[in-house]
Amino acid sequence: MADDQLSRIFSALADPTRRDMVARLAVGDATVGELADPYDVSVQAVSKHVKVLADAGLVSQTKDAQRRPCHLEAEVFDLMTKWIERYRERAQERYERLDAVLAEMRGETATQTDTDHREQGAAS
Amino acid sequence: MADDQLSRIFSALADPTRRDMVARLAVGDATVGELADPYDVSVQAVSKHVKVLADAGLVSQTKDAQRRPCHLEAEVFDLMTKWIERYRERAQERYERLDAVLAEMRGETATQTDTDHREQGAAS
DNA sequence: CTTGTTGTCAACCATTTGGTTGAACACAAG
DNA sequence: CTTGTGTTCAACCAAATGGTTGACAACAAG
Repeated sequence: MADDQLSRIFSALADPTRRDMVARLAVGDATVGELADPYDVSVQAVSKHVKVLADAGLVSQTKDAQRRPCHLEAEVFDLMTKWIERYRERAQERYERLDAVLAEMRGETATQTDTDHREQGAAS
Repeated sequence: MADDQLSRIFSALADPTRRDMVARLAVGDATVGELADPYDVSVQAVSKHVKVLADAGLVSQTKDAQRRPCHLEAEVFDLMTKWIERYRERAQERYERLDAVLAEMRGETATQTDTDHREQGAAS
């Protein structure tokens, strides 16, 4: 379903347990067992969660004997942040310009306002 | 599965089509039909996508005759950004401090380094 | 009132997801 | 070599997801 990395990242963080694990890893690296500790789910389930986070590039695993310490890859967060900022800002500036546009139009072509406005926004 | 808003937001944006629709809405409001236009899926499917975005609080719908113009709610993005920044920063500062910690330890108690470090991080 | 447009609801289907248990693999310790 | 620990793999299951089609509600226009 989610083939691109951005989708994998958002999808990975859509799960509260995985967000929780990210929060834990932000404080310090932890093995799969350590990550599983606070939850009442099986270690296998946690291992799966880690795999999802790793596939998204949010977490990397190293080898330490049998253990697989998990490390949070902070840089990947920037991918998300960039995407979010991009559209948040655009929506915001559009919203701010809406006042001016509406002042000019004064409620004419109510339905069309949206599409008209889209072209206005695209001109920025 | 995703009962809290943060989960709903991430889950909503995990779908490329929905992210696409957000990008479209960032440029300007659009009706469900207008949103459906560029895709080869049914209008019903798009209607469902809009519902998901609306449930996440990312989009609001108003009434205009039969039409349901969709508006992007930019403020909700801040919820995500805050969550992301929180852990990205924490991971980053931890990473930077790692150098100092490792310099002190010089590779002793290799396995324990992670857990030790977690307590270090928690002290901040 | 009838027709066409716009959108949602309902039922259904295939696939994915998050969980389980049991087996197996890798490695440290005895 | 045998045992115990940490992790992953495989098979399975219930629930959610994204899509479909068909029906219907709401409204504009004829």
